[in-house]
Amino acid sequence: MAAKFDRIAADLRHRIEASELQPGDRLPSETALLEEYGVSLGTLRRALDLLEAERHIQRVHGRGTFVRSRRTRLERSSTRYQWEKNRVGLSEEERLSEGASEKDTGLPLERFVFSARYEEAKADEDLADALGVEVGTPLLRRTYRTRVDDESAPFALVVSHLVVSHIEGNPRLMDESAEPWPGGTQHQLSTVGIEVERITDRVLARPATADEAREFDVAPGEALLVDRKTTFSTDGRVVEVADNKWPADRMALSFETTLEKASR
Amino acid sequence: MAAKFDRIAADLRHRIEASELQPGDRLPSETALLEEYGVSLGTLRRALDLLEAERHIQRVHGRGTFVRSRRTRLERSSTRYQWEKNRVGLSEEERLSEGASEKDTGLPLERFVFSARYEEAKADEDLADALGVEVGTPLLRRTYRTRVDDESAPFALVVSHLVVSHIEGNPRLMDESAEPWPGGTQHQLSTVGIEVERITDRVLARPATADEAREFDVAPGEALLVDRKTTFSTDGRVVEVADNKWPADRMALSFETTLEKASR
DNA sequence: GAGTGGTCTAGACCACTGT
DNA sequence: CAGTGGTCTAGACCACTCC
Repeated sequence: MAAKFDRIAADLRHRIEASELQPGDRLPSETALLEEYGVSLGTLRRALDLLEAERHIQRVHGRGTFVRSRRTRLERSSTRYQWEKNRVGLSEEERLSEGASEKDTGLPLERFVFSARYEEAKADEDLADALGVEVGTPLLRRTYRTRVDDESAPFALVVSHLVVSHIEGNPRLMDESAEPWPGGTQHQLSTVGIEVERITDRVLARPATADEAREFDVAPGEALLVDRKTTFSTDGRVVEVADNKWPADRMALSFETTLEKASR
Repeated sequence: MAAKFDRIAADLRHRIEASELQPGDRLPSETALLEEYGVSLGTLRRALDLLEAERHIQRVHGRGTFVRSRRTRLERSSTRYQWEKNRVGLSEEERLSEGASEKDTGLPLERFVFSARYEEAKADEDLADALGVEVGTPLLRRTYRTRVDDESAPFALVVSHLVVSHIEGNPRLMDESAEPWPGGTQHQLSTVGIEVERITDRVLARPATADEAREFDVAPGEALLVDRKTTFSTDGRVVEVADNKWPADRMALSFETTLEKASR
């Protein structure tokens, strides 16, 4: 025997999934639902709590409870890495003609707004380990925020770290006003003689901290998808560590692995 | 002014994080906590709901509320694919000597309990599209559950689909009692002349549905990490589509991309 | 001010676990 | 059986939004 709140949640969930209630629609008020289901407030609210955790509904204090629209999920594939590398030798004109994000699908490029902030930093223990340098090594920290034009909260937050000693051959690389750099980080690295050979991505999902929940405008505890991308040069150094974060419902990551003939 | 349930949750959270309450310890009973905090049952339970969603505590009906031990996250890398391929030519003895899961880190292999179920199925629209076959094509559906020995809920759930016409050359492949098959799916496919050339993984995180929350014993709405793994043979056919699911806090996936020289 | 969702209370009764 | 957590009620009062 299922609990009452479970049956109420299942009923409303069904009405949403059957499109009887459309995204953006307001649900009947709690008062009306109390009447309809003949339960007490605590029970009804518990059913709504469930649906809210499942992202089916969004409650707005004073205005009402609304069916959440499914946000489009951006698709990004690891094949963009080779694509980006192939463009390293192109002229600035050619690199400008097509941005890397067009390799992604889900939303048109024009709908994104980028911003970048550069600052100097010193390697903490985590970054020193990831970059293979000593704690305290001077780094360039680049923070990128991407948002969709009609939203205020960021869509993606990327914090990238480069080792200053790797890139000081080209002072333009330390200048945030040069962003967005046509051709991206692989081209930037090529200007100081670094060729990228290998990239690893470590992907996981975890609940947003209180700060992150505020920044991304998601519920506290809601999941973020995070990806630490580590870039290796042909001479085996780690040349970039980039931490990527998205609200989990906004991103899908694809990776392609090509296998060689079996060997022992 | 924070809500009462928030302050109670914060207080208990602090007592747990300060190790005043250790993993495995029983919290004071609800009756005792009602006394201690001087609130009503609904308020207290709401605080406990929060802590349960954050996985700090686990409530067991009739026994008590316990501090949860932090679960280890399993690490899995895409390098296991090539490793598995390299073992296809080995003898059964050699393949038996080391299981694929030993390529993972985080928990010792002996602590895992596997179970497999085979059944016949027909391709629905989604699977037909993923496998590149007609809707209704006969498939073999293999469902794998993995759990940790001292837990009752599964750690991982994998639903794999193979095309029956690809594998009917070896009737043993349709027999679930042959599981666990030493050498894994790549070896199984090799027995019908299929060599794997390329694997794609599409990774995303989403809230668990009500059914999944029950199955994995996680709070409703808690995040799952899901990975659709698509396997291509050397002759370009899709030979397996495997849907992998884990509670998000239990898995981290790594992928390695090696780049070739730039080309246009 | 009317209507919405958010918090809280005091209590009843049920379901499960261990002795 | 006593003790635990799980569900539900009927109501009060508060906070926010929009007219």
